[in-house]
Amino acid sequence: MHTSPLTRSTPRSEQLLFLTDDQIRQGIEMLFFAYRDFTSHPDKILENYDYGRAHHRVIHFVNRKPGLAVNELLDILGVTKQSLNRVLRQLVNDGLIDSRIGKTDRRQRNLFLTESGTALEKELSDVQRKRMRRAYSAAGPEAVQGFRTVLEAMIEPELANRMRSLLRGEPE
Amino acid sequence: MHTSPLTRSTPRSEQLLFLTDDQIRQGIEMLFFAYRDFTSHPDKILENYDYGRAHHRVIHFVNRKPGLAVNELLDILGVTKQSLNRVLRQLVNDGLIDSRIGKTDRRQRNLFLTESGTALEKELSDVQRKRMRRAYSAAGPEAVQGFRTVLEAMIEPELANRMRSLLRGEPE
DNA sequence: CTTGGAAAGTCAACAAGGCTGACATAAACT
DNA sequence: AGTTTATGTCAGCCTTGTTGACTTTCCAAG
Repeated sequence: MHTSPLTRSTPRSEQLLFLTDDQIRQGIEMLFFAYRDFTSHPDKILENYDYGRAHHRVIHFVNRKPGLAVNELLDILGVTKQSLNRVLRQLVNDGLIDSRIGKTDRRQRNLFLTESGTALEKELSDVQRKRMRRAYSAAGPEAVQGFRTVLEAMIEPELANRMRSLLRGEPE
Repeated sequence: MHTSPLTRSTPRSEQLLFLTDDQIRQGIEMLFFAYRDFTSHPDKILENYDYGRAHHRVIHFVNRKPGLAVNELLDILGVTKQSLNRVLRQLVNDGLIDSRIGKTDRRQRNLFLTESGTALEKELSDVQRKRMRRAYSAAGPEAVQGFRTVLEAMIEPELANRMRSLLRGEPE
């Protein structure tokens, strides 16, 4: 973990090359293109089911933490309950998600993927993992470590912590 | 450059740790959160002008290559001309973008930022660069190199080349 | 010089997925 | 008993994407 490259004795210009406006701008653009490209394949699959990216996100996080409460999911996704409810209702009606009344708090609904929900999740995550794995193995372990380090630094620490605690452990 | 660690004779789990499903999944999620977090600040600024992310993208790429033709912009953004035309018309009407008839081919429109367009571009890119620079300098040069390597590997080579040639040189 | 087709603009209609506001219900908490 | 919380739902709005159809402009080939 780099603490302060600015204090090193190496020539200033060389050391800060990665922080020039041009380098930064390239990073921003690459992030834009990579993100768009990365989501395009799942988007195409979802069309066959008449679903969109919003459904994908719900399916992903319900699979990620089975038994997730609606409130937690709202917090993770950062959308309104009305917006979430629309896609969630479809997924429940279509039998991809099972919404069970909470055992301890009966106001809550705990969300689980059904068998067909799990199947779609697998179909979607397979293509994304395949693609990410291809990029990872082309780039190599050190690059992947750097990739993760920069992404981590890009996320607001407060947000990152909240997400971590929401997605941590205790399934069911 | 890693070629194919899967074909190596070392079934060493350590070597492939960065390619486990769990590692991949973490990368996917971090990309999601980082991208969303990264775009949230410009989005808030744009609200003050009653613009959205679509306007931001247009402003960005017109600034990136002044004199860009509408067709080129369509190719970069990957949306329909009707969709682009809506936001483009607003920006032209509001005097942020100057649409000049092409000198060599008078069917084409070459797009330029006006003074106020440049001002908004600066306002938007300042916050993004600031944020990206913060992440970059916290992560360090090696991490940044890795970040860029992975992103590069994530983008379809064909797409990457097309974008490169569209955005290259010859301004005006 | 005419005509085919490319580039651009526009109108209409629609869909996904955001948003707000208002309201209902059940359960938990105090 | 009364308040708060978790969830669901209805209605309506906005942005930004889509398709289809049509026009105008204008380059370039026959």
